[in-house]
Amino acid sequence: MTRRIRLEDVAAEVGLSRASVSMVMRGAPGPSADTVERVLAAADRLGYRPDRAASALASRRSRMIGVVLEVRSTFHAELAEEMLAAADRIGYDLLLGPRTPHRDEARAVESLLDSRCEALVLIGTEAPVDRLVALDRQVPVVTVGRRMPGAELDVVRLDDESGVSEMVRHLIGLGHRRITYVRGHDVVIAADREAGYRRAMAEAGLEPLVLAGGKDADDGVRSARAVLSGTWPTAVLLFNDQAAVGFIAELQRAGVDVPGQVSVGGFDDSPLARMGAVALTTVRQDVPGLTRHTLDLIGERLDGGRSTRREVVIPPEVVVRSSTGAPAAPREPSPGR
Amino acid sequence: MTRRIRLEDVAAEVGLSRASVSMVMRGAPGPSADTVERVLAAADRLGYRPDRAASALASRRSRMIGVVLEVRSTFHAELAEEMLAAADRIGYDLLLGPRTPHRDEARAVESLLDSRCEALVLIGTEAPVDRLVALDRQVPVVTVGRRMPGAELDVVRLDDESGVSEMVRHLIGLGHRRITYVRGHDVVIAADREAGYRRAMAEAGLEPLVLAGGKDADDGVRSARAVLSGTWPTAVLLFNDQAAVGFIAELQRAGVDVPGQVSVGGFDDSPLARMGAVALTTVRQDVPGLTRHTLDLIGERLDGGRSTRREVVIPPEVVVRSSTGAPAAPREPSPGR
DNA sequence: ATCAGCTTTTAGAGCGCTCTAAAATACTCG
DNA sequence: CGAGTATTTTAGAGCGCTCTAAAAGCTGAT
Repeated sequence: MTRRIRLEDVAAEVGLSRASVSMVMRGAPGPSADTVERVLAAADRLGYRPDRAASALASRRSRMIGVVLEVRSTFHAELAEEMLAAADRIGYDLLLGPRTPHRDEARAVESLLDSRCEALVLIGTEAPVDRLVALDRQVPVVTVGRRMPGAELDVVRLDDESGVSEMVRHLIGLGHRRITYVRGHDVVIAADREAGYRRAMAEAGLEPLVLAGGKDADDGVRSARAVLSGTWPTAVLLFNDQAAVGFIAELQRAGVDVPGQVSVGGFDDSPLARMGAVALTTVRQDVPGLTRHTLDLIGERLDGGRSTRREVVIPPEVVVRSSTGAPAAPREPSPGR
Repeated sequence: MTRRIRLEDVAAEVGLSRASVSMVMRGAPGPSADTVERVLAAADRLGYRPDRAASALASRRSRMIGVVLEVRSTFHAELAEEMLAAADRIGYDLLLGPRTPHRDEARAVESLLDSRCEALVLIGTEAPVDRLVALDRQVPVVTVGRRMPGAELDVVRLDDESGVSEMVRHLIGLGHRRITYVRGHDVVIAADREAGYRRAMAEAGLEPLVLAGGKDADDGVRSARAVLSGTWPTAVLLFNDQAAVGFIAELQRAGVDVPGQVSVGGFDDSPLARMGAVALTTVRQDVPGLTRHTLDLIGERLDGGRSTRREVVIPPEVVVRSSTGAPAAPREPSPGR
């Protein structure tokens, strides 16, 4: 194992000072075209790669953005992938800080901060708002996916409420009247989605029926059992795709046809939504949009000098696939008023 | 935004030198019990957190292990989560280097190397063997999941061949005779799994039938169409769970009962396997086992001075769920010889 | 007291880079 | 040709930490 090539080695190779090579390597203005060419050639020849730790230390900038995510979630993973490319475009690198059952959000944030990330993106954070506000005083924070009621924080999120409302209207349009909503545990997002459901039901003069649920496939399975044991609704909306997939699976095991007997809707448009035998009707989260806005917000804070906080709300889009259809019971012809 | 607390600030607070504080912070022997206590208290009071970049630079050790993974894969994500905890236990931190369609493995590796990772874990690498051997000369490399024929490399993998063999025997035991295998693109793993299939079929005196396939759900869908358009086998084994899930979905859409008319087997035991209406019979990859061995290998190289290369092969385990059953056509009673 | 043999603390020289201020060089024009 | 200006290059002082070698404090035995 040979010693690493340093700036100094490149400098010696081309017969210039370390300073000149440094400028060339980071594209700083100054060096002449000829110098740039020679240095780049030499660096390439020697296989030189700058030491990030040293660079970060000297420049007091890490050019890294930390992203806290639940690495198990395909939706989070998708966002992270997209952000990776987007960050690259504005000259930053991403550092992933996975949140797991054995490593809570605070740990993840701490680790990213220890690595001197210049900004933090929190995907689907579960931390209390005041903690986030405090964190934002240390380093620019953008929270993705969750509304932050009344907090001075940068937020990029989907309009969850409208998404569910639109989904309810889609079902009503198909002729459904008995539509059940199965909520998630999460305080804020779950509340927003439920509110969207209640609003749309109220607007249509229908009776809302909300069940407790969760965000995992197992929760969906349990919800299915609960629904089957009572009076069947003709359509069920679930907090997210995971839950919806579990729900549908349990329904099918019980011999219930989807969407023939019960229509089912999800939320997120995760890859899961497309994989089952009945493709899930769901609400798409606009991943490229979320990503772009998130990195724009960071760019503005880091390099643009913005000091106020902003909230970007992205319109949702219902994606109709095969898990929803007209209800089994024929719809009464609506009497002309 | 206030200046960060440095080692020096803590030193000033307790009236000691930077050196002493440094030793206390990294648990080096030397400082007296009293000193340790006072320093820790002061560090805590001031909210001091060591700067990793500076520490890495000075000590020439980053204490970081880079992990290259496909962040979209739930299996990779699961492994990464597990490794996070395991790395923590041996005093290292993990740096994730996601491989995406827009960011190939070489890029990911380069980025991890720029961050001065001391070792690299490559999950499901697709890089050519000689490239890996070259990389291993720079930094200890452990490849996870793929056999490296004839290469001097640390490898931790499942015995893919036996896994598929066992699965085939499971199907034969159920009475299946016409069993099709749908292979993946990947050169090595696909070859191993296919070999396992062929071996088991040959041992049972059955005619092998192999189809080209792939590793994604879409590939599974295409395979299903291909299988349905020919003479139906009574059982189909697919390269992995993703493909198997797509395969089953397409079968169900075509009104084919699983496992009533066709039994289906997967590989990996990804969370996906449990989510569908028919839970997938699959081959489990022992994630804690893979993780433990991977980090053991790294530990031995980094802190134990091992210089030879090792291969750890983990025995697979067939997990029988509901996607496999006895074939529809009654089995002919096997004539006593 | 003095000294050997501990334990505990510290000075100070880096680690590989960045960046400012100043030096060196090149160019323009009267 | 030399002053003046614009362009390139460089010296050198850090960034916040680590780590070695040496200094300083302690013991207890002489």
